[in-house]
Amino acid sequence: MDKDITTEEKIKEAARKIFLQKGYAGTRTRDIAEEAGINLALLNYYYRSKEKLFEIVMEESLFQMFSCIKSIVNEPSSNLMDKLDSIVNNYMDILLKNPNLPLFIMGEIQSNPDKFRKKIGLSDSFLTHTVIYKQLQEQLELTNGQNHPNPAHFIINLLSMIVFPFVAKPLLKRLTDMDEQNYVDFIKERRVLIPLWIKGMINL
Amino acid sequence: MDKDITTEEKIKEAARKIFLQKGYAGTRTRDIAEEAGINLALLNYYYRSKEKLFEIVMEESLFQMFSCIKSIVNEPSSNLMDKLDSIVNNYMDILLKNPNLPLFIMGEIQSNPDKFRKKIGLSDSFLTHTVIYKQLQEQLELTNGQNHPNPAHFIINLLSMIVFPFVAKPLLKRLTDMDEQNYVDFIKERRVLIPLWIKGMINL
DNA sequence: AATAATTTTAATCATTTGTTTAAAATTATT
DNA sequence: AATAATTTTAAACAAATGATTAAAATTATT
Repeated sequence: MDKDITTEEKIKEAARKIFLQKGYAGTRTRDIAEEAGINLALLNYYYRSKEKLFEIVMEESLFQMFSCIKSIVNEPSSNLMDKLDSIVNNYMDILLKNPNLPLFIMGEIQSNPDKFRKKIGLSDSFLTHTVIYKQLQEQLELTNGQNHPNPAHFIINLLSMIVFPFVAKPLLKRLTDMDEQNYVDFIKERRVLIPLWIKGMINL
Repeated sequence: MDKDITTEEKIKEAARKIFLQKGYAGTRTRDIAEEAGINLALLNYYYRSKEKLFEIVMEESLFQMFSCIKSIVNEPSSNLMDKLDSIVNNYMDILLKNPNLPLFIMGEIQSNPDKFRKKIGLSDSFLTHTVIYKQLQEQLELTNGQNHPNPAHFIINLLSMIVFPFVAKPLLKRLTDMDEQNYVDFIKERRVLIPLWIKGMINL
């Protein structure tokens, strides 16, 4: 089963699982060791400390969360509508596989804001300098004239509608009495719906 | 200044502040004591234990988060559009005063799912039995015919667009290079915009 | 004013938790 | 096969942390 996976990898996988669910402060090294099925001392043997291990998990999580959107958003050869589709599809894939990625990242940022100032691989005012931002602005001027809302609203709306159902998953399942299968199906419906809604908003 | 506030209240206020920022696991009773400017032992004197104090803060937080929507959503005398406006206005007021309320609640649920099964004061399939859900369904049938999306999508979209900018606040500020004032203004613009966007979606 | 009740404090305790150590077991090298 | 290097283990350590205690300080009651 996990015969071809090294101890080092087993530890990181276990750490990822527990860190993403419980956060840094809520995770005990003993829980990671147990989840990985290894002796507690091996965690420090391979990764020096809980914090070092956490930093690796966090770095990979930030990459999972932001690497794809960074390239899509600045692609000059695709138009606005294709970008919207791409973002939705890419995030849906990522988040269906890692449902608690967003809550993990944002929770850690909220508990330790200063620590993440540098770590997030997105420069100040990243968004306003992207291709998609400019394409959005042109489109808004075209249909709404000069007096249109800040284009950032529409990017936020896009991300909101994609990410929030994952952040609020337990609540959402409860509220609508869905089991896991219903929930996944519900999310998957949004893959086609969200781009339509956003396109509708832009041309409002 | 806080001469008319009791020690007991000072402790709870300090606890609320730190619990909401750091979560249960990330909060040390010593931090609460320091924030409240009291001796550590007084925390246990007034509240027995960290967990008891946390439960009080969490209960009040859940109430802040869900009490208003529970009444709005089942009001028979208002129509759909008025309900949408009310929800947006109410949440904007609550969240501008308590920006990290949503991340706190959802983070704690994610780290400890079973503990919250009962605590959330919303029964199974609460949403589908509300007045707003039925009003939404009627409206969707009116404009889209029988083959319309699940009405839950629109409630989720509404909540997404309201709540997500608070959950992702540090990221959003960073991405768009906004200071606190710009951020608040940006959020306030959404008070009028979100209802328009949702109404647009329904009539798509 | 004297006494009792309540509140606050400093010190300490007991447990949890991240980490280390030294020896044992295993694997690789000569 | 003998030796060296690496990996794993059990045990223990040290610091952090939630909680308690007993005395001191303050406030309320008689």
